[in-house]
Amino acid sequence: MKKSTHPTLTEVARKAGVGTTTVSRVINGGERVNPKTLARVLEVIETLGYTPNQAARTLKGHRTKTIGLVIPSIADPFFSSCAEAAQAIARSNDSLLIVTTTQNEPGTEIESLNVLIRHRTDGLIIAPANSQGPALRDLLHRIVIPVVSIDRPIYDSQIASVVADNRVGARIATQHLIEHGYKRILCLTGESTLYTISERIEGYRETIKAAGLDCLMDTSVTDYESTEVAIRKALSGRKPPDAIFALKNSTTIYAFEALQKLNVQVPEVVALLGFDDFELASTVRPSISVIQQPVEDIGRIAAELLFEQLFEGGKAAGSARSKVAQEIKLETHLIRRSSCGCKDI
Amino acid sequence: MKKSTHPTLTEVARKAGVGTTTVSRVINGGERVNPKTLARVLEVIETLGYTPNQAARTLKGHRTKTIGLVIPSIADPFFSSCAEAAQAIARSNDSLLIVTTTQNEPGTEIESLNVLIRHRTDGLIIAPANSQGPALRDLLHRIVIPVVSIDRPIYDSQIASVVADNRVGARIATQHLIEHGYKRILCLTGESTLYTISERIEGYRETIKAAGLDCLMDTSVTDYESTEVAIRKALSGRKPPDAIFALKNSTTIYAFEALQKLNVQVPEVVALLGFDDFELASTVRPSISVIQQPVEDIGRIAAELLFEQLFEGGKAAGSARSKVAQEIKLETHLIRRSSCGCKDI
DNA sequence: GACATTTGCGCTATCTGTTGCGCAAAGTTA
DNA sequence: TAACTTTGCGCAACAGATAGCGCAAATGTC
Repeated sequence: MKKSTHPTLTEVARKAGVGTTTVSRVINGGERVNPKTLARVLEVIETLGYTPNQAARTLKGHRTKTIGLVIPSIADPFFSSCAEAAQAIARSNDSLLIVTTTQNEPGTEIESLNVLIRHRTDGLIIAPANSQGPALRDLLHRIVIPVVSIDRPIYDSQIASVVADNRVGARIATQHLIEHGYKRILCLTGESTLYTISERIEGYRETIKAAGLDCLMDTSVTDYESTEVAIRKALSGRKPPDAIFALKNSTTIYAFEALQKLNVQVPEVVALLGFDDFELASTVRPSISVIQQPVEDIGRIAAELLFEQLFEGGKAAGSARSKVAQEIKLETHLIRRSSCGCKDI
Repeated sequence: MKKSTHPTLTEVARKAGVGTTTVSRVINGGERVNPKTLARVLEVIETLGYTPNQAARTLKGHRTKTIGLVIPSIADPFFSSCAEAAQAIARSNDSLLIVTTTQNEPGTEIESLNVLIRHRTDGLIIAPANSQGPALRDLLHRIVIPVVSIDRPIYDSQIASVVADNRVGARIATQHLIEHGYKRILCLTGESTLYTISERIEGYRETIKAAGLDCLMDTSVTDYESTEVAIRKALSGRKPPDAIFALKNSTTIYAFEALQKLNVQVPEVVALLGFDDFELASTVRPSISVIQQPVEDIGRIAAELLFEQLFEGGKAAGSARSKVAQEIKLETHLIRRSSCGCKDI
């Protein structure tokens, strides 16, 4: 009875009547091998269905040909799009993508990283969990492989990051509403402690101040109910807002729902503009204007950056990580639909 | 100058003044090791930041502790949810999930599988690309590791599959519309050659026939334009439909958009019911009723099944794959919202 | 106190490819 | 024809962790 395992290089060598070295050469390009021998070996490989064992290759000092992606959730469209793009780049570099999720819990994040390190991934892309503890920095500090962060930078680290320019995005959004003539723009923030959100708040604030208007912010919104309450309260005040700027996807949706439920005409009575695009923003009536993040670009560029560092590392071992931490900020775009007062296109 | 690589088990052993065996024992649970020695070794491990090299472990005959997931796209919410669930199960089995995409191209699918095999993943979950060629079956036939397919079965193979019960789902949907009193139910199919779609068509057909009604199907819809044309044509006919059953997500959205554009009251003039739930189905007005697939369950159960087979394989080597191919069909659920004539909840 | 058992630990082969080095045969040049 | 280069290929030493086997010391049994 034969073991039903994978055939090994040695078996191929024996069947082909050559040494293991020759088989190895055949697999790795066939240099310095007699065409006749090459053909014979290839045939044996074919009939045996031989595939080199990546573990053995790795052990011999080569790369694992895998990169790790650590994100809060795969189901989140933002991150799944990043993952898709990163996977494509990994593939074109002959590598695989290993995805782990953190559910935004620092503990799970650390654990994930440790497992990835044990597996010796060649590099890592991380979307850090919301609350950054020192454990993450300490861990990353010890790591000898390239790391790139996405969505937000890792404070106090020398780690390259690829993020959307949240501040300028919010600036563009606020400016756009102002140009439409809205004077009382309510900003629904969500958790204002997050990097992305706080950047957006800054952008909003700067622009409002520069225009000499009042900052109207509500940081209390978390779910549908709180959003409805916030909007109801704002509208029944003495000086109700004439526009709403929602700083994140879910808030935009909640606000939209609430406005519908309260029978508020959008954009006639209150305009709405959201941060981050979503599938049906163009389908609902009125269609919702948003600031769009270059999601695929984030994943793609992060992966490209990673492989760049990987190649450098190959040349000059020991300085695998670039000395200067790059922070790449990608442009966001205003998508004009009707909820901001623009005509839908 | 020290090499900036990972410390090895041997280094730990030397620093701790013990043999490699002892360190190995410490790492793997610390059985048969003197508490004192154990503490000392653990300390060295800590200070050195040692992590076992998975490649070496794998080589020694252990599992790679990875499973592969092959799907058409990560960005697709259906598959990203599956992936999320599968990843969770992988984690609880101390394994990592490697994700590759096929873009629905058989060539890419085969290529992905080959790479995964080279990496010796312990098992595979596959959502087969649309057009199944013989190459896939041949390849899977040679594979010695457990495989589970999701979303659709792999014809003529002995491979377990976990799918939604598309046929019964469509039956439930059609029956529901009939119970609402609709008599002329138009079914927009999309590519009717796909397994999932053809199953849904069957469910629709059976139910319509059983009720003695007419089958109204349009297989031509692919994008927004074709959907609008199809709906326009149907509505201007002599016997216009009073309900539309859309067999897939995008078709539902296109149909919804088209009905809005054509100023057709939903559900008063034409009702709408879709297959597969999506984020904003509950937010748009009218909210859209759908048949919901147990997406997370599909990913979860597929992964669970895989690890079950993996454990069996561990005991009785050589019969890693269960002899009887299971086809697990998971129940779908009708989500009553308003577009079908129900009152939204 | 003699003998059996348990505990603690190291030696070494092994898993599968890769690679530097060496050797022989074929081809080239003087 | 001697000396040299090129081509083709195998031997054997790795890489890092694991496990069977053996041996010594500690503990237990009568």
